[in-house]
Amino acid sequence: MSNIQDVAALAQVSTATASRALSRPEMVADGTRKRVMKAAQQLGYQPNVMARSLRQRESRTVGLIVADILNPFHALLAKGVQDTAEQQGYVTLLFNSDEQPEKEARAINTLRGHLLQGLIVVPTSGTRDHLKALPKLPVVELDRVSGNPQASTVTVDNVSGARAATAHLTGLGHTRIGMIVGQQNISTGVDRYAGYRAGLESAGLAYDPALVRSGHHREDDGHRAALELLASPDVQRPTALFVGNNEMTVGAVLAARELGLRIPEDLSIVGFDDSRWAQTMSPPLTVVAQPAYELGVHACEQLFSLLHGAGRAARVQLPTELIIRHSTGPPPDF
Amino acid sequence: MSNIQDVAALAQVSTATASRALSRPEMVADGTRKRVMKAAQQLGYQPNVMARSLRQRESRTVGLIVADILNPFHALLAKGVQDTAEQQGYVTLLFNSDEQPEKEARAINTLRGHLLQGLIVVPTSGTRDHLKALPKLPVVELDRVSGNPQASTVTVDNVSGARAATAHLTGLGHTRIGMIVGQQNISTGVDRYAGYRAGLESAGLAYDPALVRSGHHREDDGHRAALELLASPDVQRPTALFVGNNEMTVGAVLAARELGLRIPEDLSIVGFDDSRWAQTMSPPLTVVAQPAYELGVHACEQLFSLLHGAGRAARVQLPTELIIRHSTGPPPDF
DNA sequence: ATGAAAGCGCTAACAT
DNA sequence: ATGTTAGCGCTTTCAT
Repeated sequence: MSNIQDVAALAQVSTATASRALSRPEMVADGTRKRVMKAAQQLGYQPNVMARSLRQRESRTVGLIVADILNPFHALLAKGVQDTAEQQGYVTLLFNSDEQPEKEARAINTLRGHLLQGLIVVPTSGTRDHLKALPKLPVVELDRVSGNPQASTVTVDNVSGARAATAHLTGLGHTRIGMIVGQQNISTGVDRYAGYRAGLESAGLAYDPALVRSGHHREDDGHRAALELLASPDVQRPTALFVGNNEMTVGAVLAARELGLRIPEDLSIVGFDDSRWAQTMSPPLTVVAQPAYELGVHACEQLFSLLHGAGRAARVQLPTELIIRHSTGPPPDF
Repeated sequence: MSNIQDVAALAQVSTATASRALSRPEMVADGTRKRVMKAAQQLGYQPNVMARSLRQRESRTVGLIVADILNPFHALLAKGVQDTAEQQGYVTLLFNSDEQPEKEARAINTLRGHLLQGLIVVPTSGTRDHLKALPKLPVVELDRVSGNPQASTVTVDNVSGARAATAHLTGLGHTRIGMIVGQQNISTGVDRYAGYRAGLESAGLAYDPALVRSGHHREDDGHRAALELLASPDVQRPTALFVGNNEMTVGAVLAARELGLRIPEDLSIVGFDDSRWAQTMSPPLTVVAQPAYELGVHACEQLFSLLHGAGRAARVQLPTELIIRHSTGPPPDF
């Protein structure tokens, strides 16, 4: 590939002038600028970002670590981030933590070597520690918070979302409402659980720990948890289930089907996070929808404002929206 | 961040020795190696990849351009590629073309600046042209082929897959089988269409252009196309539909539902590409499944063998698998 | 407005 | 086995 020296030679100027013509056009005479441009054009010149980064000591690179790009929610986050970064001329280095702190640590190290200028991360339980190693780096935590007090965060109002879901269910007359909660060392897990309990309380319903099962975030966990919850005899079985994330909801729905439970006649289900799957399953699923793409966009914007020195750490919180479809209805009467 | 000079100083050696101790341990005395290691450890030293790439003139970076990370098939491709690249110590720069040749061209240019060592691309209609600008670059085309004769390709046997789908339908007794085909300037679109026609022919069925609609790849297109195809009066309406990709299949199923057609009693549907959605919709969808993750892995392996000079351009083709679920059955009798 | 020259951090000759 | 030095491609003083 041709370099700026080739361009300079072809345009009959020094490399300094060529460089200026390309990146600070106003500092160069009209005629020379045109010559340089033309030469660059002819040679198909593309600046070497390695060299530029090395010299300028900034890489125009942001790091992004999501849990798993195969999860549509995370894919949406990633696209929101990446589209926004691209508009600003930044490149995004994407990694999956697969919810494993060690993978996250490796990703962070790789990113360090690339002199990332900022990091957007969907934290795992290890994030807070890992970030201590890079105290000067602008960081935005996305979707979840690690507990690091000085990090910027962009999340959804999980407590309200979960409360709305629960209130919807109590409003329909349910009194035995189960929940499948996510990991309690992840903020969304605890917040949604808190919202559920708050919703119960608002409705004057007693909290019954027997109605709650926890899982990691995977479909399997949701399946197993639902099976346990729904295996009880009819009189004790919950008449409604609130599931803490999208993957586990799939498992729960499948479990209900296996048990021959009709939705919503025998069992109402509300999931957290919308998806195509939720929209097209039958019956269409009532969900707490999250503005996933916007979450990514906001995180990236927040990061850039940190990068440009404008504004300090902030905590952005976006609203959720309860979308009532057909997986919820009044409880069966005994 | 500390650099190799800091490490060298702390370990009381020259930078050359420090560098060797870190990347060619065998060239250095045991004692010094340990001192350097320890110093690096203490300082949390992470080599600056910009500087290293600049010097070595290789970036350990591969480019990956998929159509859209939001499409689960493409997310799976991406993860296969990225996991494999990571194992080899390469970083993946991921871009979405969103099926737009111009976006692809931009991505390629950005990648050029990053001195990518190889490119894996799910081609758009413009790829062949765009690649002419970088004749020396190892390229693997993934999922689709651009027509560039010297590119390596990793694809699925689309013709056989489509033929199997069609044969399944004819085997059930269908004689009026419609198809919603993808863009005919994309290889998967033409191959699946060819497979459909071959399947018809094997069964001794006449090809009827009135039973075919084309669309881009989007859900909307599938929806519109299915509406057109299914709006015909009962006697003419196809009794089965083969849809050329996952997104359009969603649209087609939704259209069938809107028209009150029962699946599979009134209409059988086969989709191309499996997905969670296909598995959990009701009835579960019969599909031509593709080994998406493996496709990504193979593409990356292929690229590395190109990179290491081993082997020339190759054309890897993986098999598809027809998964018969419950969206297909015998045609209704009139 | 332009050019000469230094230097970002690293590694690979080339000494010793 | 270790050190000295040059140079990857670029931008940015500092001169002119």
